[in-house]
Amino acid sequence: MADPTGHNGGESLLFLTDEQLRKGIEAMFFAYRGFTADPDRILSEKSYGRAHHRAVHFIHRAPGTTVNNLLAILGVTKQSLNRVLRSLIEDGLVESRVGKKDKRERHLYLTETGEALERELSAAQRTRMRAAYRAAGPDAVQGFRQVLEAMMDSDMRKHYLAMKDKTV
Amino acid sequence: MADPTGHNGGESLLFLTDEQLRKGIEAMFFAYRGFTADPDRILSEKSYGRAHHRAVHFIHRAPGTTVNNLLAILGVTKQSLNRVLRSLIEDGLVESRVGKKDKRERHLYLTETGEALERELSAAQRTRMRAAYRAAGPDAVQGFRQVLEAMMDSDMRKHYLAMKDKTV
DNA sequence: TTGGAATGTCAACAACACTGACATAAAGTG
DNA sequence: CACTTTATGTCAGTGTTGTTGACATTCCAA
Repeated sequence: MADPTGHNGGESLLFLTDEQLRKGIEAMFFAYRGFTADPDRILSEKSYGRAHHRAVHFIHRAPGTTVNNLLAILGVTKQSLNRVLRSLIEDGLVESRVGKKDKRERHLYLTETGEALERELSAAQRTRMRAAYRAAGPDAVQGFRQVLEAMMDSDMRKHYLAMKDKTV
Repeated sequence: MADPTGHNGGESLLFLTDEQLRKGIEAMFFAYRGFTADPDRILSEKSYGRAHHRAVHFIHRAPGTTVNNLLAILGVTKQSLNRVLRSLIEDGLVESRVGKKDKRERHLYLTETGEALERELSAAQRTRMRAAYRAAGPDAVQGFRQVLEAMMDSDMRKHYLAMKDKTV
């Protein structure tokens, strides 16, 4: 029994055994592997990695974002991000424009080539996500998103919500 | 519109826009960061990494598992796993016993020290998972698990289901 | 006895993260 | 204007985790 005291934290409907929680942990582990498998295959052919994918994804989502903003979203050091951005810029997938108001800032945009890669990666990942959603059913989708959102650190949740459902 | 053909794959209740799917992708990204944050902090103090955590976790879940079985679950090369196991064995967290039937096989067990680390890591992760479950509510939990399970590669799903809810 | 499976080890390498230090340019502040 | 801070970039070094390839040992099984 997970909670020998018999208390359940005030949520009277939830009895969470350690075993159930561990299964959730393992589900996250195995699912994340599947989640990254398709993009990883595409990226390895182009000698890119997950770090490139993340940069391309968020530049696509927030065109014109600054380096600092991207740094906050990705949660890595500037040296780490810079290595990735340099190769993407050299290869003509990302364009870096000096800011108009503040000339210290660099605003990042995907080129047409960059957008093409983003579509390819995103299409693979969306296909899997769509299949998972359909297999699980409509009610499951909302629960999935709710639990994931609650699992985030609050800083990350801000970034997540900030770009939430722009087109809806 | 996500699907200009108007088809929806036979699940008449699901209209999945690209935007909704992308939000799901981002939710996975941000949530996984939160999911690993607590163990990562504990591990870095002990100069271990996620690879050690994974090994410890699955040895705890399946005591006596062979190296080959662990290899299949973790999906890494034996050289990579061996490096991790060697340090865990040297540090007295894992015990490797020669198989009785097949003496080529090594059966892996956590020592009391190993179990203690597992409890510490697992407790941190379960606390976050429990909080997320409670914040999202009981209905959400089932949906969460269903979507994650559907997102796995079939090989991984086998491993996942094989150790499913042993105590339930 | 020979073949193959399971395991372990060595070497080399790459991706991706980190720290620390330093440089440059531009903006803000006194 | 002098000074500080901010944003960015770069160089060097290090660590973890993953990869390939090669090779040795042990041992089951045909």
